[in-house]
Amino acid sequence: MSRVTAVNLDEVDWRILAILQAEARISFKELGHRIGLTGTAIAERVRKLEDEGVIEGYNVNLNREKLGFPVMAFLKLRVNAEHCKHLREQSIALPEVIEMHRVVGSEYYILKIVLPSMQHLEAVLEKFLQFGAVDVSIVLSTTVDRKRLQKQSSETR
Amino acid sequence: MSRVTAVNLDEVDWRILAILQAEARISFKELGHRIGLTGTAIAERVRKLEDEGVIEGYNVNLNREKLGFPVMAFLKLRVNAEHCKHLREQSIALPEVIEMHRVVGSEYYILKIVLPSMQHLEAVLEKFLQFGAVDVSIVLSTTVDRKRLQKQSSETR
DNA sequence: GGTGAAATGGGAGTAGC
DNA sequence: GCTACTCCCATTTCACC
Repeated sequence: MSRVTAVNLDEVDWRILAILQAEARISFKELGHRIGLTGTAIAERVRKLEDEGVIEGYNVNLNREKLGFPVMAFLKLRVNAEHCKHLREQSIALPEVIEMHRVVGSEYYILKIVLPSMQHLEAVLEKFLQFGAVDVSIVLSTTVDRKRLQKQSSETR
Repeated sequence: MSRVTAVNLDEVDWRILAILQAEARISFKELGHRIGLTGTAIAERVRKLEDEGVIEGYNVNLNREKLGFPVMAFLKLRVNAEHCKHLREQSIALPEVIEMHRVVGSEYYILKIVLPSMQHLEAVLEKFLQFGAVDVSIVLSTTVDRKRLQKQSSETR
């Protein structure tokens, strides 16, 4: 198990990340203006964050409904050990599966899937039921999503 | 319940979105170069996608471990109706809760949380146990994350 | 570690087609 | 959708603090 040490960030780095989490296409000049530094200084800090691997990339935030995937669901799968490899391959290959996490309990997986309609759910479920038991939770509404990571106090709260 | 109609996108739009999902800070000129259009044409299409609400924003993709949140978990909560409002407020206020979804089953919620350490889990659980039963799934590893949304065939596969 | 200035190359935005 | 144009931004390099 690889141990990843946290990088030391100062207040300015956290402020940069807070803004980038909401407006990743902002110019360094504007970013510097908001924080009170020059664009040059900001550019250097951002490059450092990229080099250290704190920043892994930049994404666009898309509206699922408008792209034709109004249905979202979580699947919890209990999979026999011999099927794990196939489940991985299936999850990577299926465009419907946007997240897959192995969770505690020897052979449990949680998948997040998106679908054009409820009619598609049955077809996707069929693909996973061959591996083991599936517990389905269909999302009705989302209250919190992509909340920004922020500096937390170091105490155990 | 508001009904959101899917927007009609052509092949070029989907190719733009595919690239932006991976490299959101790319210049319009470079984006146009890869697709075979001019930067001006791309900029116009992107602005249209923003105006239509297909593109909701741009994010930076951060490394949780390096920011000091190596632990991730899913909570499934069964909450009494009178506690729903407090659960919402709690989830919005707590920086540890990065997603909250209401799922089928009259009073079920799924939360995704991130934590600096396992020691923090207990404190967070305490806050939710007052509302009802909590089922915890600690993430061991993530196989698929932020998979790109892509055009799917319209047939029920 | 930051500023400020100058120079370069390239991106963004606009107007006309 | 393209081209041509202008303006602004990013990047590098310098001296400086």
